[in-house]
Amino acid sequence: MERRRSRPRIADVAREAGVSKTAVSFAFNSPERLSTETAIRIREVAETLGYRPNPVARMLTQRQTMTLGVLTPQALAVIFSNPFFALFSEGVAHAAEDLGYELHFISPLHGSLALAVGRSTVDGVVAIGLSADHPEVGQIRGAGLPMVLVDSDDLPEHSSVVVDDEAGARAAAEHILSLGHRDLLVIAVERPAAEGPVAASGEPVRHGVTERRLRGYRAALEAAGVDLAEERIVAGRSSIDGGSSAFQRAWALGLRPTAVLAMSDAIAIGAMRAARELGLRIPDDLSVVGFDDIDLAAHVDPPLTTVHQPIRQKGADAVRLLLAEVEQREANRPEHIRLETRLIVRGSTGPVPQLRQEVPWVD
Amino acid sequence: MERRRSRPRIADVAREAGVSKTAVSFAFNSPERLSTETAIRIREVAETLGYRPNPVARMLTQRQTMTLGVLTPQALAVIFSNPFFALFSEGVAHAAEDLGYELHFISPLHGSLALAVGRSTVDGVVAIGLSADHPEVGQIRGAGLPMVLVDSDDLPEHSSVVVDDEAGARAAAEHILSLGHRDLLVIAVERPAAEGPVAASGEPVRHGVTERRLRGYRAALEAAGVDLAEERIVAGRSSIDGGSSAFQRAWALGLRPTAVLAMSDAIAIGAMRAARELGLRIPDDLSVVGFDDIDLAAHVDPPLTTVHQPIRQKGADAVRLLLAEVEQREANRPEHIRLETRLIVRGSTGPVPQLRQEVPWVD
DNA sequence: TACTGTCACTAAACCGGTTCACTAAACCGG
DNA sequence: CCGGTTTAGTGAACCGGTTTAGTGACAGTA
Repeated sequence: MERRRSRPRIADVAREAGVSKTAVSFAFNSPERLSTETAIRIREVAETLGYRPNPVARMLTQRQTMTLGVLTPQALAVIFSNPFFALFSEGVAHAAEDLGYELHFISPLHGSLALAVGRSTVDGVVAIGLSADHPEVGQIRGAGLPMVLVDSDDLPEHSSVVVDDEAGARAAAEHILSLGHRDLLVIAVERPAAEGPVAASGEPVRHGVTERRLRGYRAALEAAGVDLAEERIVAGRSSIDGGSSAFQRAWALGLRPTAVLAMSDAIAIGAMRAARELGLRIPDDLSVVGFDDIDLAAHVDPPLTTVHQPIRQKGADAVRLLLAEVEQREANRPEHIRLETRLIVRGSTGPVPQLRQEVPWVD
Repeated sequence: MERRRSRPRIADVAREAGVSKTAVSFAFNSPERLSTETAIRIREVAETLGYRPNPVARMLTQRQTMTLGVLTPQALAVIFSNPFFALFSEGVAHAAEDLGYELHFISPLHGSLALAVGRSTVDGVVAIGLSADHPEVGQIRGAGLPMVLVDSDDLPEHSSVVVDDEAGARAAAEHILSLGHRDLLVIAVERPAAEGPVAASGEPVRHGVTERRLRGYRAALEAAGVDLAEERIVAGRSSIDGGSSAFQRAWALGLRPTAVLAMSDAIAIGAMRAARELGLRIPDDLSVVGFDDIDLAAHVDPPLTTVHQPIRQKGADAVRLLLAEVEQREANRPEHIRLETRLIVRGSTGPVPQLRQEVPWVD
């Protein structure tokens, strides 16, 4: 029943060593201000007492936490099952570790992202996948916290990192068109209903990334004179299951595309699975193009044709920009980075089946 | 060049509203101690000033951070690329979120886990994959921080969660034996050289999980009278590439097993890939059994036969035990949970090729 | 009228460190 | 031996909140 022995404080060490609190603080943070013997003696006393400076108290006085926040609109549990996010985190983690910063994942607490933001103790925030009009973006800006936006729309006050989604999507669509496909199905990434603005129609408003990729698909299709009917665009959660059920839904609606443009690799892989279960061979009966180029993409059967984007680098660049802002007092001009994408052709795409239309090849 | 407007403090709100700091504090934390009008007025003033209570200061006075630490001996970047860890984190995150706790991943800072632990501000720690003799375990215990060990050896003072690795491994080996295989290759999970004790031989000492699974394999083999030579045990990093190169190495050494017992699914999938590149068909020429049953296991071709362990639940249970300790003052007895495993037979295992030996089937 | 109790609110101490302003002693050149 | 500089260290203020222990005003009772 003994009370948990509270850990020793700086005052305990000072008393035991017969010096002032200041001296103890010096012994740890600027030993050159003390004689060598005193510094060593204090350290020894601290050691035997098992003293560790309380990091919270230190944060308070220094007014910095040496911690960076990663802000995501989805629950952590969702996040970790998303390979795209894992790669992004890898990039963020690598850069943060190099620079001596800890990482804190901020995700909705009791369903409220605002609550989590208010409670978090970070020097700056990398926000991924939040649209610029997200209310928390305003909250953070109001708190005066440095922030870098990733995969969002550019906001003049904040640094940002994006990839050229539109060009990547265009390349994917052009590839498919060059193989003769005209009957297409687009599977978009759906934003969970819980977050973000909802249009008057009740449909969730498509967010930046989805919108940009769709523009890219459309640009290529229009240039080729191919029409993309709105009912040929379906949406699903960005997971294997999400892609699988989206394809099944489209099939049930009577759609019989010869090619699928998926907005993420997870969706593409799910679509391939569903297609196979429906008896389709890939790429003989159906071509599938993904987006992201996660590690898994090269390892599925057949290997997935997809649009590569430098996900790790996106994370690393975001941290770099964030720290530029965090570490200097002067207001420095926000920087906007746009990274390139490129199409990787693997085995999941092939010529349109049966009646090979003689069209001029674009690629 | 204007200095960043420092965010308002509680004193600013108090002055503006013409009340004491205490009243402002009450308005946020125990409004029932104030008259309704005063509380509302203070909140309004706070709102217009954009005041948010500083969470660091609050942590200091309350002496709790509402944050749980996840301690891993590997760099964050490594962690996030490991599907096993992703699942575990999912379980941890889910439970932590439910209970209103934030999550903080503690991994080596500048190569030092001790430094990271000293700097981290958490109410308790879930340590995964640390052997009980790891020096940081002692450090944390010394700091009086509640801790739960996962996949470690049981320590009487701390709660712990493990799975029955030995029984799972035994089931895997028995399955392989029942198919007639006698020429086996075991691919173990290697612990990075940087961490943990190293035996006098220079070989890293195998840690708990590896050791337990090996015992399970051996138990089954011995019961069947099959000898497992030491050179038929190789090790690799727990990743697809690690498994792939481990199998290639074994092959280069002249080993021609008919079955592989892999200690993780990632390794198993890598081994399958390497085997296929060497011209082997699975399961016709080579049977492969994994361990863990990550989501991917069911989706590779052929689907992987593996030992299922409840990874998410392991994370959730660890958090539950940790919070029992964190939230009550009384010293409560540490609890030790052992979760069950079970063999999932899919398509990556089949009868031994060519000369089907007539052996009594165990399964 | 005096006593008691409740209500609404406050001053000061405290959490555990860092840092600013200052001092006593030692050192140093002339 | 004197004035000035260094060295080694100290006390108090401070970071931004929470909490303890009261205080004054007012209402209700005897």
